[in-house]
Amino acid sequence: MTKKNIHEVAKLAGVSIATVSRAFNNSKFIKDDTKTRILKIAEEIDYKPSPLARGLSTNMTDTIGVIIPDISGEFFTDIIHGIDEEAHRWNKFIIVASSHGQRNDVETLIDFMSSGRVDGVVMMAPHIHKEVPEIIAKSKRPVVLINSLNEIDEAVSISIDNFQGTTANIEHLLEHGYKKLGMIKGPGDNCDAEERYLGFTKTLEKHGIEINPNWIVEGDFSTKSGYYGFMRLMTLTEKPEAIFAANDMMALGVYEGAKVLKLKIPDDIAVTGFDDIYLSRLLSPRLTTVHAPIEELGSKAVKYLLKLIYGEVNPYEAYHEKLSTGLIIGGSCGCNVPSSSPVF
Amino acid sequence: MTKKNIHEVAKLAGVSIATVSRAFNNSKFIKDDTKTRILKIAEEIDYKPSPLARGLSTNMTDTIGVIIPDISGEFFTDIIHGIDEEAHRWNKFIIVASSHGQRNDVETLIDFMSSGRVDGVVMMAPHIHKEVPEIIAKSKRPVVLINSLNEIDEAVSISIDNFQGTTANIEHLLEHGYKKLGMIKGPGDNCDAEERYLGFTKTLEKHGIEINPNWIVEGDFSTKSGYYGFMRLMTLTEKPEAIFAANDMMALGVYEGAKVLKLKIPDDIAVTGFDDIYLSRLLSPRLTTVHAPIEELGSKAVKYLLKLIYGEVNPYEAYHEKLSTGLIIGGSCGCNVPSSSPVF
DNA sequence: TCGATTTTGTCTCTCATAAAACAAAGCCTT
DNA sequence: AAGGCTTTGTTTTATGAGAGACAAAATCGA
Repeated sequence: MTKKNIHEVAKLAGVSIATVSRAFNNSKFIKDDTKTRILKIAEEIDYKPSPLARGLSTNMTDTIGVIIPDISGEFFTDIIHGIDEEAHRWNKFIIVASSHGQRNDVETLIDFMSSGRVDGVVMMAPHIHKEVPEIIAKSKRPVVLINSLNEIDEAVSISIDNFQGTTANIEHLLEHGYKKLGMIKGPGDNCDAEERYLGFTKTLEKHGIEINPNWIVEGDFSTKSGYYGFMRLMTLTEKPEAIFAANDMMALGVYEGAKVLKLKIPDDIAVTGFDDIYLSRLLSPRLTTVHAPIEELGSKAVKYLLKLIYGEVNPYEAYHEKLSTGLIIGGSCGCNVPSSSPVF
Repeated sequence: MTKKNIHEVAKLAGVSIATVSRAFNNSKFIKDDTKTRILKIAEEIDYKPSPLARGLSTNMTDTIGVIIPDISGEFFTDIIHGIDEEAHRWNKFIIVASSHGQRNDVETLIDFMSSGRVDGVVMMAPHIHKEVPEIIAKSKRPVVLINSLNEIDEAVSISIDNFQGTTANIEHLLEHGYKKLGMIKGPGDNCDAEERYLGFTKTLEKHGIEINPNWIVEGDFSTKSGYYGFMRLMTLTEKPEAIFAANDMMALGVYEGAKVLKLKIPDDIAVTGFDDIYLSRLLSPRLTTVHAPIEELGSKAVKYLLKLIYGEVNPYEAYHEKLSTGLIIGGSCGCNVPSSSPVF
């Protein structure tokens, strides 16, 4: 079989390679007839322009880079899912790089940028790097950040409205009449963790509730750290009545801890979380948490990235979008909700 | 800033582009001195050979394609995770395409194959397609299948040993003395489902236990279908004593159903699953299930794919590997296991 | 049928690199 | 200093396509 390149198609169609190229590139200088004829012949011999060659020539690859701290866990999975769906809608491929601990997000970003492998990057770098804005500024490719950095920057970012979600969460606890609120924070260098913590303190301040520093412990968003954080809180002589875990995984750790200590949720201790992962629905009582539109986060990021790529928006203009959240009422806060309906 | 290409480096190093190329391509015809000098200069101006151009020239892209039916759900996530880890170990990128229902796996495969975007493909296509072997045979790129097809084929595949796992699972139920076993199958056109069903029937036959067709219902691996499958079984006048759900998600559906019907697991009805997803650990009692080494599946697939890519193994030789599984004993089968230890 | 307008072909350049053939140094050994 | 080996340069070809300039047809309207 002869190799399938543009010349082959040209020969078969009895036209020049220029015409074939025109057929494949939405040129106005070609008759509809010939265009469809050429495309049909290309289809027959199963010819498609080589993405590599095309990329070299046009500087476009139809590929979006995705940089994410980890690839496992429901949160990250959902993001990738959202990105993938949206990318597919626009016939883009996605190339995924998880930094996974050892690797450095920033390095991966630079790699992607300089490689010419991608037209743009969606990056989730919740760790606070100061180098990121520089790299983005220097790069010729657009970058959309997800749940990263705080407002003060020149980049493009789309995030969950952590502050609003936390406020709703805490105010709900206050409505229950709890006055002694504890929190299991996320890791200190994490943006989401930071904002959720801020939401917690500001809301309490707003309602004139005193914040007891002993009731605030730091976890790392893992179930394990939630468990140990809870255990630490429970050794205090004066214990909080309700605990806000900065994410659902840590709230799960609280459940595990309560099971071990034979404490009943919410009677002995109330708990709320953040994220609304699938798991939270299975806990008994169902976890009261904040629904974060995670897939939407991914899809919005891709949408805006494509606008940047196609020059529909000014790349030098900062853009920030915060996706609003909603409170999901379970039984863990003290509300009385029927728990026997099946979960799908 | 001048553009960073091979010429630029050559000029700065005072050598020809041929020498620069030699420096970057492990040529023997270059002095170590000059090589390191060139690489250092390249590093300084932050030059890296363009993957696109290199790909055009060498027909290698350092990228592995991953085709997977869906990108969400713990099972798929773990596979991607395993693939990603291994790929990163070898400095390969991965480009992910989920067929996600609408899309046709096979089409995506063809696309990848002909695009020159990838050096090879890891594909999970649990739906039984007869076209797949043809496409693989025609293609110039190697393909490793994951959990796909049955043994009778010429492809390369790596799979979970569904049969062995199921056998262990069912025999454990038999040891408990259950004689009336029911099963919630997976979808009919799915390889894993098929093999697990076969494991169920063969094991019962081997032990001379009669199979009651009424106790076998079909689900689609979703929690919901497990729920409804369970409900159907529970409407029978003669009910099974134990139910083997073909995956953990459907077993979860059984738990939900039992909750609604106020049946106690395992006293009123025993349940086992397959996969050992994280969730199964949180159920109470913990689900008895079969641990499938899912991440290993991904990493083994990549390892073998790389061997194929680098010609270390004969691409025309069929290769099949089955990864063995292990039974995880929870309380759902009737075993008495302490449940109060926390889960991480 | 003329002129205008489409539509196509030709040709060259460009993208960034690899690889091979061959020539020309440079260096070492004897 | 000659022969041989190592290293480097030069040049060409190839990869597969896009894009622009320009010329040559083909088609259309009047």
